[in-house]
Amino acid sequence: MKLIEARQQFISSWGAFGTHWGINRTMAQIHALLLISADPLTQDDMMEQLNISRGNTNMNIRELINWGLVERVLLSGERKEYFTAEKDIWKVVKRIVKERKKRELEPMLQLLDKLEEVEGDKRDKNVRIFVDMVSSIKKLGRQADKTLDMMIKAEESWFVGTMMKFFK
Amino acid sequence: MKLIEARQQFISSWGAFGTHWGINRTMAQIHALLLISADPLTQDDMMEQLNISRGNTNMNIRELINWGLVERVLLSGERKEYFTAEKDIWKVVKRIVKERKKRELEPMLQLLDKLEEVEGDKRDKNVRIFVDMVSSIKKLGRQADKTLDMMIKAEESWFVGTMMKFFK
DNA sequence: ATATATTTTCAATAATTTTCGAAAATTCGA
DNA sequence: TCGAATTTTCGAAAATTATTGAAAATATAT
Repeated sequence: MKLIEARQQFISSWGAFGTHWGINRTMAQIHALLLISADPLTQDDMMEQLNISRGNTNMNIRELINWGLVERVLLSGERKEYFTAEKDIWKVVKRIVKERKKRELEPMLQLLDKLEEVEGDKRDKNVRIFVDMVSSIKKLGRQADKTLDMMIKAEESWFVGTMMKFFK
Repeated sequence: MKLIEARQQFISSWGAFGTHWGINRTMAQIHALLLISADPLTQDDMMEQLNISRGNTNMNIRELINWGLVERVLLSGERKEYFTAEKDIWKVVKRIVKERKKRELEPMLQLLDKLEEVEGDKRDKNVRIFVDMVSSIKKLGRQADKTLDMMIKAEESWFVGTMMKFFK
């Protein structure tokens, strides 16, 4: 397979992959393109290589910056803005985990705290099953929260090395 | 907070939560409803409680069955079909992880295997960065795959207990 | 076998999300 | 300060995804 073709495939599957994870296709594709570009790119580079409009490009670059996955680069003597992606994939994963934890897991845990305090007679089967379900989800959620915190702090070598030994 | 209201909130946030994870709202809501229902429900029960159409209900129940999260229950003397959800939340998580691993992670790893074999001169910066990126994603992906396999096999007590000690 | 209850399908419609592209705003050099 | 280059915004259009509801299929009782 030629490089050109391989790059295309990488970009398009990264895009498809993203859509399974609540990330829109363009955002994932821009990210993919930057991941495999040796040098920083401009908006126009991306528009051209991905065949997308200026507005779309701009919006999704900014979103990637919000996620901490892409950053602006100033090239001396250039007027245009350049962008580059974090290439260390372990750092990328940690950033994504951190953001999603903050955006999704933490609010969910807060809600569960509230819901656990539902008023009602514990002899009512419906009350009991509700409280049990809420508290067991909460318990697992808190566990996941802690585990992810550790992962975020860990080094890749630690994860790959120690974790592997640990898991037989 | 009253039970009625708490249940409503649980269902609606579970639905919203699902949409961040590539699961459609109705499917997540049906699942939520079944999780907090003491007894099995019929399609009509769900239609009524969630205000959704028959077709939509039917379709999403079947999808939940495909995922292994819901099953049909035969109640003797009843003509209608009843449905119930797995209530052990650890089992639920494991099922979801297993399915998503199969549907998403494994195909991605297969693709990366192919892309790694791209032809081209290693002295070309673009070839080098592409191959490096693909192989480092692959490495991490394989690690995740193994880690998730272990998790799928593990007991909850093991996860919560040992894992916690391990993570300091 | 027929009537009735129940489930499933699927084409049409609705809702939502994504994308475009032109206009407005901003930046920067001269 | 002016004007060209560049970035950002945002309403409209397109694409995608979810939902409905009625008809068809299936199952069950009599």
